[in-house]
Amino acid sequence: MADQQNPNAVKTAQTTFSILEELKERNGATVTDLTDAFDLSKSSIHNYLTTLEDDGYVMKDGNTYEVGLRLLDLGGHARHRERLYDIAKDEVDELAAETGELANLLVEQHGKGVYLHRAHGDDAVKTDSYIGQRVYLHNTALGNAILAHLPRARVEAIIDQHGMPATTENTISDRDELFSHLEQVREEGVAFDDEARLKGLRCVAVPIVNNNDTVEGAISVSGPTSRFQNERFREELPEKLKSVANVIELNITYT
Amino acid sequence: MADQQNPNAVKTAQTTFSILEELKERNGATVTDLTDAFDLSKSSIHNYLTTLEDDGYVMKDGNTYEVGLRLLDLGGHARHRERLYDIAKDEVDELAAETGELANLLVEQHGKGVYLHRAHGDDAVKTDSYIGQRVYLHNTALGNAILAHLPRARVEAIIDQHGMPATTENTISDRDELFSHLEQVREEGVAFDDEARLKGLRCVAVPIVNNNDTVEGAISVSGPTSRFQNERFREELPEKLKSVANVIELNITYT
DNA sequence: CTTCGAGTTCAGTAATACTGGACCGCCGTG
DNA sequence: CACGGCGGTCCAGTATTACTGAACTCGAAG
Repeated sequence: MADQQNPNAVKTAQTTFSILEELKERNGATVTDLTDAFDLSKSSIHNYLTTLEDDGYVMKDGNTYEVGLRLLDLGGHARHRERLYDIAKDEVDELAAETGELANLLVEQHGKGVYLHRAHGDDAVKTDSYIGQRVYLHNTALGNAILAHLPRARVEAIIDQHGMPATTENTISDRDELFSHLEQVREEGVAFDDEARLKGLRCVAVPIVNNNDTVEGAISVSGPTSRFQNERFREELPEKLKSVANVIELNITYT
Repeated sequence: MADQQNPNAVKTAQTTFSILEELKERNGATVTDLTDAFDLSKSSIHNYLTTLEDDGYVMKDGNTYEVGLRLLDLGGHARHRERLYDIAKDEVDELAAETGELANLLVEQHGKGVYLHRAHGDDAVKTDSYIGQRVYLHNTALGNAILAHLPRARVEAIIDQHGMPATTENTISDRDELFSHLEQVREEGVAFDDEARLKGLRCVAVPIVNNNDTVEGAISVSGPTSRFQNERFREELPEKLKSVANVIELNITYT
C-alpha cells in the first residue's frame, strides 16, 4: 500500500509505538512474546519495556506488560478537542453490538478523514486501520457522506489539495463522476461503498448533521461483501444507521 | 527526587514522550516552540514530529502540532481495564469545579497507588505528578484512605515489599505509628495529609468502598496549606468528599 | 521586490540502540 | 533435594541511527 518510509523517520519512536500497539492487540504480553513478534533481541525489548514502565506508559504485572494508564492522559487530551466523540461513542458501540459488524465514526480535518472511534461487533472484520488514522474522503462511504454535505467549492479545494488516487478498480477517480455520485448520496441520505477502498469490503455510511446544517462527521457499518447483500445492504442497515445518526444529532443539539 | 536514570533506558523513547507531553501541556506547539523547550536542534524535533504525524500520534494543523487522536485508542485501551474510571470521572471533575482545587482519583495496584484521574479547579495547584503515575501509599492521604480499608496482613505485605521512605519530615516512617494512624482514618472515614508527601501541600481523602466492603480506590482534594485551614480543612471538605464518594459507591453497585 | 521568520531537507558525525552471552530466579520434574 | 529448563534481567562491544548545522523553500510583511 505505497508505504513510503520517510528516510529521516525516528525509527526508535516507531518501534516504541509498535510495541505499545502490540501490547494493546494482545492485551498484555511478556518479553518473549514480543521478541517473537518483532525482529529484536530479548534484551532490546526489555529495555523498551522498562523504559516505558519507569515513565508509566506501560504497566508490569508479574511477567506480563500491559499498556499503561499514563496514555490515558495523552489520549484524553486529544479527545478533549473532539466533542463528537463523547456524544457519539456509546451509540457507535451499540451499533456494532446490534449489527455484529464493524462500526465507525469519522470526522473531517484538513480535507482528510480521521477515525474518531471504532467498535467491533461479534462478527466484525479485522482491518489494519486504527483510531486517529487519516484516510481519503473520496474513496469511502464515510468520506462521501461527509463530502456530500460540504459546499461544492470546499470539495473542489479538497480534491485539488489531496487528489483522488484509486485504491481498487471500484474507486471513483473522475471528478465529475464523484460530484454526480455525491449528489445521489445527498438525495438518498446514505452513502454506499462497494469495495472502493478495500477489496471484499462493503460499507454503508450516513452523515451526522447539526442544526446549523453543517456536517460534523459520519458513522458507518462495514463488513464482508458476502454478508452485505440485497435488503440488508440496501435497506436494513441504512435505516438502522439513519436512526442512530438521528439520536446523535439530537444529542449534539441538546447538550 | 531520587530519579535514578536506568543506564539502559531507551532515551529516544523518553524524548518521544517528552515531546508528546509538552504538546499536551502547551495545547499544541510549533517546531521552534519545542526547540526552545528541549535541548535539541530544529531538524531533530522536526524528525520526531513528522514521524509521529505519519503514524497518527500527532496532528499537524498549519505550523502547529498537536497530540494526535491515535493515542486515544491506546489510552482508551488502558482505561478499559479500569471500570472505576468511567464511573468516577465526572464526579471528580465536578469536585474540582466546585472546590476550585485539585481533585484526584487513585487506585491500588501491586501495593502502589496509581492516579486514574485528575481534575484541575480554577485555583488548583500545579504539581509534577501525572495520570498513571505510581506513588507510595503510606505517605499520602489517598494512600492512607486505601490502606485503612485493606486487611492488616495485606498492609504488612505492602510495607515489606515497598518500605516506607520519608519524603518530608511529616511523613510517617514508623510502622506502628502508621497502623495507629490508619485506625484513626478508618474510624473517621477521612484521611488528612499535612505536607506528608509535598511541602506546602495539604490533602483530604476518602475511600471508595463497594458493597462487598472492599476498597476500590480513593478520591481526594489537595491544595496549598494556606487555603486548607480550620473548618474548611477539617469539616467542609471532608463532608463534601464523603458525599461525592457516596454517589460513586452507589454507581458502582447499580451499574 | 526584498527581507525575515519558520519549516523542511540533507549529508556527515557523534551518540546510542541492538546484540549475544552471562546471570539470576522460578517452577516443575527426576 | 537436586536438576534442568524457561523466562527475565544485566552488561560491554559494535553497528546503527539520531542529531547537528548549513542550505533551501515558502509565505507574509515592509
